[in-house]
Order: sequence, then C-alpha cells, then structure tokens
Amino acid sequence: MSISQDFDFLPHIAYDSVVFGFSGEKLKILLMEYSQTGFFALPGGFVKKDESLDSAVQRGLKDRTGLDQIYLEQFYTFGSMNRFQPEIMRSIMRAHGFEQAEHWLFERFISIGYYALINYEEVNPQPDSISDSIGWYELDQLPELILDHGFIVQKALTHLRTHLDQKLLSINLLPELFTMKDLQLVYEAILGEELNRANFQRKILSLDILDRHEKLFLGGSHKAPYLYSFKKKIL
Amino acid sequence: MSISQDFDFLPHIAYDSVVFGFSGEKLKILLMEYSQTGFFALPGGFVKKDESLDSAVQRGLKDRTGLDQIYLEQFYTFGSMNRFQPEIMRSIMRAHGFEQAEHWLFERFISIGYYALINYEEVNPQPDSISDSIGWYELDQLPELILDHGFIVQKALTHLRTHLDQKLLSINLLPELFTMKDLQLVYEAILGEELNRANFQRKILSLDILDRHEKLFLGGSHKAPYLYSFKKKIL
DNA sequence: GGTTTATTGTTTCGATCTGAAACAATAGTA
DNA sequence: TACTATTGTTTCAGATCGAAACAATAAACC
Repeated sequence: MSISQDFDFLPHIAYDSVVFGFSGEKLKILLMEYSQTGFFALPGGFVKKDESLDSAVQRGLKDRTGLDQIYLEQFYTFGSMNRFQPEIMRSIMRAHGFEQAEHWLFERFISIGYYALINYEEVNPQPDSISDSIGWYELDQLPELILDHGFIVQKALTHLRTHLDQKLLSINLLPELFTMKDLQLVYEAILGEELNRANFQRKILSLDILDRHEKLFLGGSHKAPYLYSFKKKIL
Repeated sequence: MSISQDFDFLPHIAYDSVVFGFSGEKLKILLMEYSQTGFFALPGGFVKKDESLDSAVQRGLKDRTGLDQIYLEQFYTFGSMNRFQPEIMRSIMRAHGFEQAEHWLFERFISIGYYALINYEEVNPQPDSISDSIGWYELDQLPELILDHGFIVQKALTHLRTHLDQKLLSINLLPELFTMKDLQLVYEAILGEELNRANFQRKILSLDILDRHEKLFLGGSHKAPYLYSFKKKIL
C-alpha cells in the first residue's frame, strides 16, 4: 500500500485479513506492529477502483506473504461506528513522520473480513511501508489489537471452526504429504480441543478425500504411519 | 432514500436485503419494480456517514415494511467488478425523469447482503421514490433481477438453509402462537423438501425451545393440535 | 349414543452414527 | 527373540435418525 496514491482506492472501504498459520502444534496468526507506537493490527488494505474485492485481498496477501492463489474465505463485514477512531490512525501516521491534519486514512471505514489458511513454513512475511514489523503470534497469546481487530479475530475463528468440515479440501496448512497425526493436530489446533484418535481416523477416511501413499519411516521403534495427500478436486 | 441528499451517505457502499416472508405454504421474497423499466431488484439502500451498517439496514427495512427490531443476518459482501453496470442505473433514473450525465448512483458499489425473516401478514410493503411497486414473489418463480441480485438471493438462501437450526429462536415468520404443523411447513418451505412428521416433532421438542399451550379447535373432525410458542430467550 | 374418518401425538424398531476402549500390526531397540 | 511405542482397525454400548405402527381424539354421520 502506498500512502500517497489515495485516488486509486475506493474511499471508506477496507479489508482486514486473519492469516492462520500452523507450526506443527499451535495455531498462529499474522500481525503487524506499527513503528514506535506499540499498536498491533491485522494486515489489511484497500480496494482499487478497478479491481474486485477478492482480487484486492489476494493482492494484499501476496505482498505480505509472497503466496499466490491462496484459499481465502470472506466471513463478515464490520460496519459499526465504534471502529471509527481517527486518533489512532493519526498517531500511527505521526510516528511515521506524517503531520497532516487531513488524510483519507482518518475517515470512517467499513471493513470486510477475510481469513486465509497457509502453511507456516512457506512464508516470509513482509511489513508494509508504515509498519516496522510483521510476525506470527499464537492465538492464545495475542497482544492487544487496535480498533475492533480483536473482535474480528474472534469472529474469524468462530467461522472457521463452524465450517471446518466443508473447508477441509481447500486447506493449505499442511505440506503435500502428511500423516494422519499431522492432520489431527491441525484439527485440534483449530478446534482448541483434543480429539479421539480412532474416531478421527475413521471419520476422515469415511469422507473419502484422502489418498494413501507409502509409509513414513522416521527411525522410531514402532509402527510407521502412512503418508496421505488430499485427493485432487474433481469438478 | 432521497436521491438528492447524496452528501449524507458513504460513497460506493450499499446494502441489499433479501426479505423472506412466509404465507402458510410458500416462501416468498420482497422485490421492487422500477418505474416503466421492467427492472426488478432487491430492496436496498445506503449507509449514512454517522450510522452503523446494521442500523442502516434496520432503517431501510423499517421504511419498506414498517417493521422494527427485525431479525437480520448479514451473510456476504459482494465486490466483484461485474456488478458495476452504470447503464442500468442510468436507465432507471431516466425513466424517472432524471437526465443528469453524472450521479453518485452511477459509481461502482460494494454491497453488503443481509436477509430478514418476517411474518408475511404483518407487513404492508412501501415502494421508495424511484420504484413504482414492491411486492412478494415466490422463490421458484422470481422474475429476472438486475445486476447480481439473482446470485445474492441464491447465496442468502444457501446461508439460511445451512444455519436454520441455529437461527430458529429468532424466527419471526410465525405468529405468537402456532401449531407444530405450521412450524414444519416453515421448515419445509425454507429447506425445499418434505420432512417426516414424527421425527420433526421429536427433534423440535427435544430442543426444548417451545412452550405448549391450549389446543386449537378449528372444527375439523379429528384430534385438535396443540398451540406452541417459542420460549422467551433467557440470557 | 355408537361408529367412522381425518389428523395429531407418541412409541417402537431397526439402521446408522459416535465415543471409548480393546485388539492387532509393526519398526526399531535391547 | 522379547520388549516398547505408536499406528491401524475392530468391537461394543449408547445416542441418534428414518420409517412405520400405534394411540388419542374432535367432529360428522347414522
């Protein structure tokens, strides 16, 4: 996002993205820290006048993560008045050397919330021009977020949990090949609860969405697990 | 909505509402017809600069139906480029006597979709200043709608069906007192399929959300059904 | 008043799904 | 060859679901 090219964007419209990443154990999300202000926020952006909303979010996500063609799910649009707090944007801009009294960023925004599911290890997060760091934070240890961004995260998580079964095929939290245990860990991290191993295996296999491949030998003194991959979608 | 007071509204932002009504048999939705153009559209509106998104939709719905405090559910935000068709708005405005070349209505809009569930009989729909009629249309006999409004209806219906069980408490499709058969007809109309009578009764009763009242005697030569009401929410 | 009919309320019964535990298989170690 | 840790599979009881049968009853009809 370039702060000066304001005329390219639709005014009053923003998006915020909740990028879920999985580290093998915990579920984390991407947060940006704004220079010297101590403010943490979701990575977001604005919609150009000639691009679709979905494209805008894809573009922003690519700038931040380098990832293209990522699974994105729109989950809610936030339009309350209490998310209008121009002082906060003003102090962020001031900390970055802007002293203008007027700026289009100080206006009220309605923000469309998206979430993404990505493989933690394929990503090298890039901060934007007015934030000085971007990084992964564990869901249960988030710092305080500006505006209504904490609420947005909660809403994203609820949506993801509720729709997990329908969204499974599109998940890119795991590498191409993975074990049943890996998949169960993803589920447990997202749902925030432990699952019964036998029943999980039975349920997932009954969905008929996995291909079973060769076994994975890691040198452990026990039975080696099979590797699986998601079946290629037939549409 | 007054066409002239454009400075009151957030530009490029609209909402469209899919108002589901139930007639005792079929599920219908409210549509507006624009004067002399033959265009049908969902009732929608715009957001004032100092009101929340939710309030804007509530306000618009009250103007059209007279109903206040209605259950509203936001389901999706539509931001593709193919919904930008200024010629259509131009011809609607022309048919209504406006000949301006420029107007804020001709700009691109991102629209937030809401649906409402209301009791068909409590409503006297009111057209707005640039539409000449508003009325109920059966879901399976809808006329062609402008822009992406047909798609919006489909998306609303899918969302409603998927979340029916969680949304039941808030339903205002039925009068205060109703029979189990009435409720089953609502479910069948929304889901678009027939349900087993015994199992439906068992399932609904097990949810423990209904109070049973006196019987309803209509003079039929058969057992009279009980009347039910939704339990008042305890929160 | 007894019988019939239509509709509603409830129970039954088998099939299916779920949760928890036991059992079986197996890759490496001792 | 026995042992251990982990994974794959089966079993079994309980819950849930779908379909049908059974029971109750309000009015009409004789």
